[in-house]
Amino acid sequence: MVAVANSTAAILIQKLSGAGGLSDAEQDGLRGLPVAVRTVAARQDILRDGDATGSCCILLDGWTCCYQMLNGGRRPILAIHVPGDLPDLQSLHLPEPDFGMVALTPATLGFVPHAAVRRLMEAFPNLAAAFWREALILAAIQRAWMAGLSRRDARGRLAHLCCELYLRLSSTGRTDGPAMPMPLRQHDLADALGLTPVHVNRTLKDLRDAGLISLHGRRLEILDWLGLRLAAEFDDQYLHLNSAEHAFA
Amino acid sequence: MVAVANSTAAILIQKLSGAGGLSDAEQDGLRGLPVAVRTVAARQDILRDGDATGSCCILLDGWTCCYQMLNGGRRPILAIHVPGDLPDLQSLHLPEPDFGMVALTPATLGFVPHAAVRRLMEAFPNLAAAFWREALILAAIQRAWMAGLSRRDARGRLAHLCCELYLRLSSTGRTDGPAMPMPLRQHDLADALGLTPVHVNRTLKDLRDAGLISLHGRRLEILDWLGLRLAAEFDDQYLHLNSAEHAFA
DNA sequence: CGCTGGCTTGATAAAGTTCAAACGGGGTGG
DNA sequence: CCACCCCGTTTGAACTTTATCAAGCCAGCG
Repeated sequence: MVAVANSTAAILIQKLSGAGGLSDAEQDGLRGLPVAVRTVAARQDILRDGDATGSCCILLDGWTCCYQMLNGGRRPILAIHVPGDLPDLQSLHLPEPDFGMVALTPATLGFVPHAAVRRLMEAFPNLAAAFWREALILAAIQRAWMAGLSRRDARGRLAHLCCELYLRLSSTGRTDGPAMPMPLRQHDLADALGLTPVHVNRTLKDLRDAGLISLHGRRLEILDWLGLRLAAEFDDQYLHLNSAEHAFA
Repeated sequence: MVAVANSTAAILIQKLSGAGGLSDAEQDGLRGLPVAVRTVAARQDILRDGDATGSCCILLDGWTCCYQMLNGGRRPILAIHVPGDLPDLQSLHLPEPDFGMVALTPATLGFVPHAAVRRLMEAFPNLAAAFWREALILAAIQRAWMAGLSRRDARGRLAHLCCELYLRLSSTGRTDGPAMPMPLRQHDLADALGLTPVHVNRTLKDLRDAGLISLHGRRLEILDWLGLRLAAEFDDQYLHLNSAEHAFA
């Protein structure tokens, strides 16, 4: 366990800098956090439902997701995380997680002990607010998913997820023009969208045939942003992105 | 706007007392909060999507819910709140709500200015943690709903909601043995469960015929707790209730 | 070159939706 | 006090979306 490495600190500082930015002291506080960096292979569990860890993590590289296991092998995916996300801030105050977390790609995570985070938050109310803000944005994303699961059809859900992931990824500079990596297999998409893999396949074909996206070899390209937004009834406000800078803005 | 009235303080203190309880200073801090109490009629909007309020609220009496409006009159319900809940802590750090909030029954709410809450949280880290905890429990409830919307059928979703609401209400002492008030109309249930009202009706009949519940005149009685839990695959851990005391425990 | 994991397609079934109509009960006005 | 009305509930029948089951395909890799 070493003090946050340069790159890690940079990611954390970028993530937590809101409109006002962070003071030097706050940035130093973040740089001083003890962190254990861990690399996991794709499909490997990071956190299992029920085991308390004593630290919370920041996703430094790769994608992860949270899921819940139900009887019969059903495995709803509750959240997808991209680099910079803080997926389990909740462990700070609810030590027993009600979900599991698994890597969707090879991933690198930084684990910071709860005690250190708590100290930091008490010393810097502004940082505490920034952490809150991150947690609340993830909750807002959850709400958007709920609304989709509840009241959108397969097409709308899939289109919405594409829009969301594109913008979230774009804000970390990991898109490539209108294209982005798409590590989720159709089976994962199905678990995230509340559909069957077969139906995801058909719905993807539907969006492809409509000229909205193309998806080949783990690469998703958005061919018609406006059309996709329309199909998704997508409004990016809930993501609370600092910069609305992306290829279509 | 007056200092928190006795009953309001009591509700807040009860809600925020975790395992360790609260110190006298912390309790006094809560009692000193300025609060504007407001009563709203059933079906009346409390918060409209997009309007910032500058204060966050505690539900003192009655039921409310949060929803999102989509095109075509679709109105997914994202959360149901019962007395004692703090439905919009998120407004502290994300001033523009991404949802609306409406009363399901005549309801009484206390509104506390953000500034006062922030001061309190900075002065008492223990209270800050308690507020966090509440917000995180509501997020856990959201996750449970998501899992249901994603991977449970109508019967499982409805049964799960009954279990959840019964326990949440029970923890506030508002159940009556195996029975509880059930102010949601079938139309509301449909919006909460991602179904049509017609199908909710049929699913209710299904649970009734199975001898699990009875529902008449806004009163829900649980006839077979074990059977209902089984139908719902219900595990109450995610609710993080202090006391597991209820009629069936 | 043959396996394996994931993708694609087809046929059939089930769960849930839609449309439509009737029912019921509590509250109001005549 | 009765009749009516309104809102929510209940039921029926036809229809759509999505699930299920099953087989074939394709590409990367040992």
